[in-house]
Amino acid sequence: MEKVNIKSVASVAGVSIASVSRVLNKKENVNPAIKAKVEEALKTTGYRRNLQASGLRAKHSYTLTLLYSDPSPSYVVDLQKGALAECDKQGYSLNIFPCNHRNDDFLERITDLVKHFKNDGVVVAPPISDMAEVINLFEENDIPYTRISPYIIESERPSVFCNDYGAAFDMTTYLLSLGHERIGFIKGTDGHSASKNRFQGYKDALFTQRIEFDESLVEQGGFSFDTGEVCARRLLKSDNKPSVIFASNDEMAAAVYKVAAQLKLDIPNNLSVVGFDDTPMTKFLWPALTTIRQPIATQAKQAVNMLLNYINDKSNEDLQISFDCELVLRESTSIYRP
Amino acid sequence: MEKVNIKSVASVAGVSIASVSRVLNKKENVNPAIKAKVEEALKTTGYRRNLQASGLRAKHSYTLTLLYSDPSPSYVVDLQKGALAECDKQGYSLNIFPCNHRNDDFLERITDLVKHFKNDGVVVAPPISDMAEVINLFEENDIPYTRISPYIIESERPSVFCNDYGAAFDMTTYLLSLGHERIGFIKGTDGHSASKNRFQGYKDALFTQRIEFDESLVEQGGFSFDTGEVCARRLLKSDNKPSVIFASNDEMAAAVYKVAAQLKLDIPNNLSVVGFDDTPMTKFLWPALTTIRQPIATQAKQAVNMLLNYINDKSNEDLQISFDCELVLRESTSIYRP
DNA sequence: TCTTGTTATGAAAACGTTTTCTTAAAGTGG
DNA sequence: CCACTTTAAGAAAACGTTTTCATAACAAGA
Repeated sequence: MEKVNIKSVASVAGVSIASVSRVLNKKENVNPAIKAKVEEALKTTGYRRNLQASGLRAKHSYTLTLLYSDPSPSYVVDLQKGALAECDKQGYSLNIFPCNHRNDDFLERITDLVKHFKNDGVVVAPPISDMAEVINLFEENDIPYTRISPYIIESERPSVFCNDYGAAFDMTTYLLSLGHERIGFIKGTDGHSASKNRFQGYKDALFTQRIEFDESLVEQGGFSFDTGEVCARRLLKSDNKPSVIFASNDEMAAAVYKVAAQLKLDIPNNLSVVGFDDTPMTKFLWPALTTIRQPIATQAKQAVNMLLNYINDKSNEDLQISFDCELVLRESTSIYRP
Repeated sequence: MEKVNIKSVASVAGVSIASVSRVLNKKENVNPAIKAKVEEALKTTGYRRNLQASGLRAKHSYTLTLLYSDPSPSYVVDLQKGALAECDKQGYSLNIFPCNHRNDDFLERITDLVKHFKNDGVVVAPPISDMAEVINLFEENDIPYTRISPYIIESERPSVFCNDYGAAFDMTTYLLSLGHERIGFIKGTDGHSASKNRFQGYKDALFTQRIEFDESLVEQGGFSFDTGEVCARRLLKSDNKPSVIFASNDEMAAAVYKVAAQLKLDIPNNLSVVGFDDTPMTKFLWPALTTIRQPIATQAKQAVNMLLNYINDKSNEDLQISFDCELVLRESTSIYRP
C-alpha cells in the first residue's frame, strides 16, 4: 500500500501542496476548477489527513476530554457512548478523565489537568459541572468547555440540560392519577441541581392538582443506597405512612425495596415505588421498577457538538439546549387501594 | 510562561539539540558529563516533550486502544480505571473502543479499526479476547496486542488471566463446608472461557469432597438476567430442588432472587444464593449477595503494562500472568438446614 | 499606457521532535 | 609515528501538515 500524503495528492491533482491544504481546510478564494481537481485526487488516492502533523503545525490536538466524577457506572457508560459517537463523526478522539469529586486530591487532579492541558476542549458532566471552582479554572485558563446539567447558568458558555423538573412533575401527576394522595419523596444530595429540580417538579405537581404539600412526607437523602434506606425506614415506620414513595434516583428506590421487604410490605400492592434514572439495575429488581429515563447519551452527543462548534467558531446561537426525559412504566406501581 | 522546547533546553545546557534528544530517549554512548548537564537543564526548564512532534517523526502515537464489548457497565468502568492508571503512569493516552460483539456490524467495525489503526497497540477484553477472527486480524496486520482472560492460549502474545477456576472451586468448597450437598449451578454463556472455568471449578470441588456430581442440578444459562430466571425456575421447581444455587454471575444470581421471591422462598433461610463478579448491584440486593470479586482493574493495569513492554521491546519473559479472585461473603448464604 | 490594487497560486518556512549524516577527536595496531 | 577504525557530538534532513510570503495574472482607475 503506497503511502499517501498531501504531497502525493498534490502531484496527482497537478497543483501545489498549499492548494490541497486550502481545499482540505475549506478556505475561501480557491478556484473551483482547482478545487474539483483536488477533490477528485483526494478520492482516488484515499487520502487521510495525518492528525499529528496537522495538529503540530496548527496547534490543536483533535482530541476532547470528557470529565466526570464517577456517578453510577451505567451513567458513565452512556455518557461515553454519546460523546464518542459525536467525536467519531467529527474526526476527533476522546480522552476520558474519571475522578472522584469527594476525594482529597480532587482539586489537585483538576489543577493538573488544566495546567498541562493538551486537548482542544472539555465536556464537563454533573456533578462537576456544578462546581464553580472547577469551572473557574477552565475559564481562567481559556479552556473551551461545555457543561451537562449545570446549576449555575450565569456562564455564557453553551450547556445542555435535561428536564428533571418536568419529568418529576409528570411522574407525580401520574401517581396522583392512580389515586395516590400521600406521596412520599426522598430528595437527592443537597445542593445538587438535579435534586432541587426533581423536588420542585414534585411539589408543583401537587400544587397543580390541589393536593396539599406535606413536609412530613419528604426526607433528605443523598443519592446513595444507604441514605435511601434510612429515609425509607423513616417514611414507612411513621404513622403517616405514604402509599407510594418517589425516590430521586433508582439506587434509593432499591433501598425502598429492601425496607419494604423487611416490613413485609408487598410492592406494588401495599406500597408503590418509583425511581429516577432507569439504571440497568431496575430490570433486576422485582417487581421491575417504574422510573424515568434521561437521554444521557443524547445529551453527551449534543454537548460534544456544541463544544466543537464553539472551538471552530461556527455561529452558535442556542447556548442552552434542553432534552426531555421519558417515563418508563413498569410493575412497581398500582392504583391506590386504601 | 516561556515556551520550552528541546531547542531551549539545549541552549540552557550548552549542547546540541541532538544530544538532548539522545538523553531523553536514553540512547547509549552519551558522555556522562553531557548527560548530567542536560538532565539539569531539563529540570530547571520544566521541559515536557511534545508528543505530536515526537510521534510524527518517530511514527508512534503514545496512545493505546482499549477494546471491549459492553459487558456490564461496572466491568467496563473498572477496566478503564486500571488501564488508565497505567497509561497515565507511562505517559500514554487511552482510546476507548466500545462495541457489541453481537451486533451485525461488529466485524465491520473491527475491520475499520484495524484498517485505519493509528495507535500503538490494543488491549483486548473478554469476550472479544476469545474471538479468533478478531485476534487474527491484529496478528495479520502486525498490531501489538495483549488479551485479558483469553481462552485460546496458543498465541505467543502476552495475556493476563484471573483464576476463575480456583475461585469457583473455593466458593463451592465453602458451600460444602456450610453443609450443603445439593448445590445448583447455573452456567454462563456456552463457549465463553469464564463459563467453562467456573463450571470446572465447581465440579472439581465436588469431586475433591467426594460429593457425587448430579447433572440435574446444572442448568445452561447465558450470563443474562432473563436466562438466569429461566434456569432458576427450572431448578427450584424440580423435585430435586437444591439448597443453594451458585450462579456464574451476579446478574443471574439476581434472577434467582426474583424467582425465590415468587416461590416464597426466604433467602438465606430456605435457599442460599451466590454469584460471581461482585458488581455494585450486589449491595442493592437484599439480603446482600455473597459473590466473588475479580481484580479487574489490576488485570487491565497489568495488560497495559505488558503491552507497553512488548511495544518497547523490553525483555518480556512471563507471557501469561494470573490473578486470584476474592470471595466476598455477605448475607445470602446460611448453613444447611434440612 | 502606466501605475496601483486585488487575487489566486506556488514556494518555502515553520511546528518540535528523531534520525541520519558528517566530522573531529580519540583509540588501535603495525 | 602513521594509517585505520571507532566513538561522540553537532549540523542538518526528515516527518506531514499549515501558514506566511512572494509573485504572476489580471482588473481598475487615471
